[in-house]
This record gives sequence, structure tokens and C-alpha cells, in this order.
Amino acid sequence: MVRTPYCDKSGLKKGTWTPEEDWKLIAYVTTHGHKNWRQLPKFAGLARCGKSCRLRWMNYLRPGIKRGNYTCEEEERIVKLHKSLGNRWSVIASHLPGRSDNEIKNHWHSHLKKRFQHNSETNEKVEASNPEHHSLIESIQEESREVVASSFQNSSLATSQTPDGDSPSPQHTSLSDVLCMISEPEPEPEPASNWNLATDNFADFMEENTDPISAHSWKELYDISFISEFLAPFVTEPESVCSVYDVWGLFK
DNA sequence: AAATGTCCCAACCGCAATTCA
DNA sequence: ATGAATTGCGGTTGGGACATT
Repeated sequence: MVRTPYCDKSGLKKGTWTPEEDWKLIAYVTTHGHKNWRQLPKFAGLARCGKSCRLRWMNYLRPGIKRGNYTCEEEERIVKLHKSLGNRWSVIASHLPGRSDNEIKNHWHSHLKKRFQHNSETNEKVEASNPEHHSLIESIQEESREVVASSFQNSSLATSQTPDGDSPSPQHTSLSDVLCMISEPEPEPEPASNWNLATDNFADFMEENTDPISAHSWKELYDISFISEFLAPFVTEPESVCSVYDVWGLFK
């Protein structure tokens, strides 16, 4: 299921992420944010390209990410959104909190596509005579516009203007950007050779976690000092550290 | 039990869009 | 205004797990 780790010509590691790499990435992004993915691996002590780090964070490590176990409601929403939006996975993912575009894309190709295509012909006949279907699509599309608009209004970017007066790009509304806004990144540290945070608690963590870190591990991560220091002002119960949305809600 | 086929999904790649200098 | 750097997106691949022969 996973690719065997190996290094490319430039010495950058590829393939499966190890728990240690996950730990380093989480430790770095949580404390410093991710202003520059290209430079991040160097400061975090990772022999990965920035692109790989970004993907790993966005799809598997960021707080609140959900894995597997799609509900009927989620699947139904994916199918309907795909019908109206096509392969715009990032847009579709924005309608399913905690789901990444990559996972939705995989789930579509491995599960929903066949089911959807199998039923599409009969559905079209039903939908043609069912105005409620169109109203549902319209309501989802309307909801999409509202989600984007409200997240933009709530962000600090909403009041900023570029020097020439243009509106800022609406792409600054991702979950990772929200996390950045919450965590007020510290100044860039020295490169990893002088930075031991990632290894200070790693041995303890590894004793209890041999698998790559998943969303379920955030409870355990909370128990580690620097994570809890970061989150302590915002939560009262460690059990609640399962979704960045929960934390973000405290700022509204 | 071994060989072969299929499924599933983590991760990579190329490219377009956006930002920066 | 422009070219370089960076980011984000969607398509595709690689390979382990599981099913079938």
C-alpha cells in the first residue's frame, strides 16, 4: 500500500513517511507555521522537498483531518457535488470538513465512481421529474458561496488591500491558513542542526506510537508539553483537541 | 501452498496560477 | 512589466493487502 522509502538524485527522500518525519513536520508547523514550504524542510530537519511536506501536512497531519469511514451523507454529498462541479476536488473538499481533496479523489475513483455510474442512468430519469434534486444542488452551491465569503470576511485578509487596491486572492482560506492565523508563527529558527525540539520528546512519543501519526494521535500529541502549551489557552479538555475547527471557533 | 489478478490509497509528477522581487 | 520562485491542483503511479484460481 505504501511506497518503499528511497532517495532521489539530489538526496531528497521519497516514498512513505516515517513516524519520525511526521513528528518533525508536526512539531515545526505547529510552532512556526508554514510560511514557505520550500524552505521548511531545511529548518525542520527533513530530507524532503517542500512539496512533499505540504502534501503530507494537508492530507494527513493537519489537526481535524478525518480518515476513512465515510458516512452516507458524505458520500451523497460528494456524488452530488461531483455532478455539479466535476473533478474540482479541492472545491468539493471544502464542503466536507476534515476531508482532503486527495482522499476524496481516491474515494471517488475506488468506490463512488462505479456506484454512481451504475446508478446514473436511472437517477437521471428520476431527477428529470424531481425538482427537489435541482434545489438541493442549488442549496449546496449557495452554501459554498457563503462558506467562502464568511471565511474571507472573518480573516485578517478581508480588510487588507494590495498596494494597487486589488482585493486579496480568495485562495487564502484553507485550513492550513486558518491554523497559521491561530498559531502566530514564531520567527524563523536556526536550521535543524541547532534545533532540537523535534527530538526532545520523540523518544517518549515513539514508545507508544509505532505507526505514522494520524488524526487519532492528536490526543496523544496534546499530552506532549509543547503542543499542550500551544493549545492550552484555547481548550480545557484534551479530548477536545480533535479538530482545528473547534479551536478556531473559540476565536470567533 | 503458490501464482495471479484486483483493489485501494499514499505519494509523486507535471503544469497552471499566483506571488514575489 | 517581467521573469523567477512558489504554491496548489488534478492526473497518475507504485506497491502492499486481499481475493481468486
